Amino acid sequence: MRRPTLEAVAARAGVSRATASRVVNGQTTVAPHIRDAVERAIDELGYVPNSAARSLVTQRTDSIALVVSEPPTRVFSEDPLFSTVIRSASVELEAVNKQVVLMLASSAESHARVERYIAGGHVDGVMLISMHGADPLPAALSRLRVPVVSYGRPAVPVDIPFVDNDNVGGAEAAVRHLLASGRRRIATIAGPLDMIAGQDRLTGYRNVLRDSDRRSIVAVGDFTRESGSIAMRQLLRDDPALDAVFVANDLMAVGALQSLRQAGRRVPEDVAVVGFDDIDAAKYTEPPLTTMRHPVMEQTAALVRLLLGLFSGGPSDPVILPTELIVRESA
Amino acid sequence: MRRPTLEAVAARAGVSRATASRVVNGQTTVAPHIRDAVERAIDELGYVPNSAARSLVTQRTDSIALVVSEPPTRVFSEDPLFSTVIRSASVELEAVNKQVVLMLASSAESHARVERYIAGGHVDGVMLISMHGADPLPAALSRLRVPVVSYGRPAVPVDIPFVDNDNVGGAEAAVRHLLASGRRRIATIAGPLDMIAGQDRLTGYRNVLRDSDRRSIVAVGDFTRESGSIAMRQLLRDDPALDAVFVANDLMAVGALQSLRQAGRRVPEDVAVVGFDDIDAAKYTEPPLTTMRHPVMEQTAALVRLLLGLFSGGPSDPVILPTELIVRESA
DNA sequence: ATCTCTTGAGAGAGCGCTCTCTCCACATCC
DNA sequence: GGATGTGGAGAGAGCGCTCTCTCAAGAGAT
Repeated sequence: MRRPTLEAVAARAGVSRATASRVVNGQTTVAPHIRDAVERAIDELGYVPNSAARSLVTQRTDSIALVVSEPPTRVFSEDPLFSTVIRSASVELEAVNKQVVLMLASSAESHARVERYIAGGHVDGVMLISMHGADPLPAALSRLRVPVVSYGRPAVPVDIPFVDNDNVGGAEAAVRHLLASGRRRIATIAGPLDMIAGQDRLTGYRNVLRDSDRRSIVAVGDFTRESGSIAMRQLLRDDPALDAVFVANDLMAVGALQSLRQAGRRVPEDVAVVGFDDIDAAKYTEPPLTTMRHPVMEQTAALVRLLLGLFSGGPSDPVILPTELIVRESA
Repeated sequence: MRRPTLEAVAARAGVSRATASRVVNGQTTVAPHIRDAVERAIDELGYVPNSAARSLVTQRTDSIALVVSEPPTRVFSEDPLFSTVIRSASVELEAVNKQVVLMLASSAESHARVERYIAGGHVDGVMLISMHGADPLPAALSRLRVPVVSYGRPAVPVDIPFVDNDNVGGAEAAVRHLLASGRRRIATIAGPLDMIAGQDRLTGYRNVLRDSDRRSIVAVGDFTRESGSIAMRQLLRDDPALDAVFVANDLMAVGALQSLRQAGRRVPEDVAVVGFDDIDAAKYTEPPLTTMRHPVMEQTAALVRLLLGLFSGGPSDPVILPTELIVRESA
């Protein structure tokens, strides 16, 4: 009652195993009538190649590890970024017949597990989502002889091709938008500074304020809604006269809006708010959130292309995608 | 420069391949000093077992398919349910050393792909997330000789063990809460009726209204924010005097709140709103959303246990988990 | 001192597939 | 007609591992 093997198919079709294999793998050097016979046998027996046997000899697995290296606090906060990346990566990879092996590497022990797994040659390549500077995984994986690409520029300088959006430029555009609409005291809620996106978006904010001779007013959050809420309260204490705030991601912006509301500030009349990411929820805040959109799905698609390219000796240059200001009501 | 094999380990440790295998697999019938020698060789060579070779002979793969069978519209809407399930399933499965192979089965062709893959014996078991009645996948997978469990009761009657929450009871509790707070005209925004959760939550709503001799006022959404917004507008047209609404999930409730705001209704003074799911965003709506919580992570953990149990001939009885009313400000 | 029993280790047969090598048959050319 | 070339099919050697079977050696029983 076990699954039919290639041997069985060959026997039924009256050919050798090698010929059956040729048909299965679409080689052209098989006479049409023999091909038909084999295909009929395959259908009748419901034959499906055994991938273990196949990859044992080919040394390929046709699967890609999607490694999400983030502490649980962040992964389980409902940041839609992760799910969007995971889903679009899945779609893209399935389109080219690669399996997606999802690995969460949140703790030190799971790091070891991931490393062992990747080193074990279970996958042909790795897509890494790791955003914390302290993360040893990018460096560790780059040492293995498996192609690795990263979603977002790795926080430590390491030789891994990546796809990222223009965080600095996006933040600059956001702050310039606030300036252009006449805001004078522009604060920011920065993301965690051990993350590239946190750093770069703060840099962009500072660049513009410096160029226009304004003082920067900074509070630091950790990209969660809750931290945005807390940071906003702190900013209001630090500078009650602020009239605008650039929040380094939308999730924190949602929290910030809540704190502003609780403090009795009207948005955008008293305080203008610009977020970053353009998550779905940004359309549903009160008021709807002005934000910087970056194309997560295109970014993921580019990442997949980058990885597949590496398999065939393609280029390993980083890809930087532009961001776009989406003006809604909050600024 | 290729990866070391068990043969190499054995040679280095001066033992046979069989003995090295015993050590790798933790068998106890190996003398301590020999075990040490083998382990040293493993360390020195950086040996990692080749899983393809292993599963070729053991007929196990130690990986589990997580099949998400939903149309892209829903999967890519930012419903946090999916990501929470995916993530907690990952965590649970990794804890028992199973790999997670993520498969999105949104189109007919990807259905075929998934079926072929599962039939191909690439995985030891399947966790299925499929909620649409028209979905042929549950039935198809249940016919294969691979253990399958389902997150949520399958919409078509099919012999697959599942874990679900008490949708009917939860909806009843929500509506009873509205009644108890003195609301008279209680409407509902139902989920799609081809989904069990949509059906059951509507049933719960109707049960309570029937028992208290009230008229039901129903609009149907599709569990997205947008549809909640539209459905709410329609309800207000149908019955401008309604004073409460039970929304079948939080995402739609967020949309409904927006429509209520735009229509100038105060929540909860004019209209009370109760949602379902207790997603993270429910805490951040204006006002914060009263909702039915169901423990997604526990549910997922139970699902993993159910599947692992099947491997060892455990019970295949459905597991139904209770829901809990979380009272915030919207009702 | 001989026999049985247990423990520990090795030999070797596969698991199901791919792929090189070999060979055969037939067409083509001088 | 014989030498050469070419397309199509088979034989068979592994890929790296597990696991049964076998056997050696020492412990214990008679």
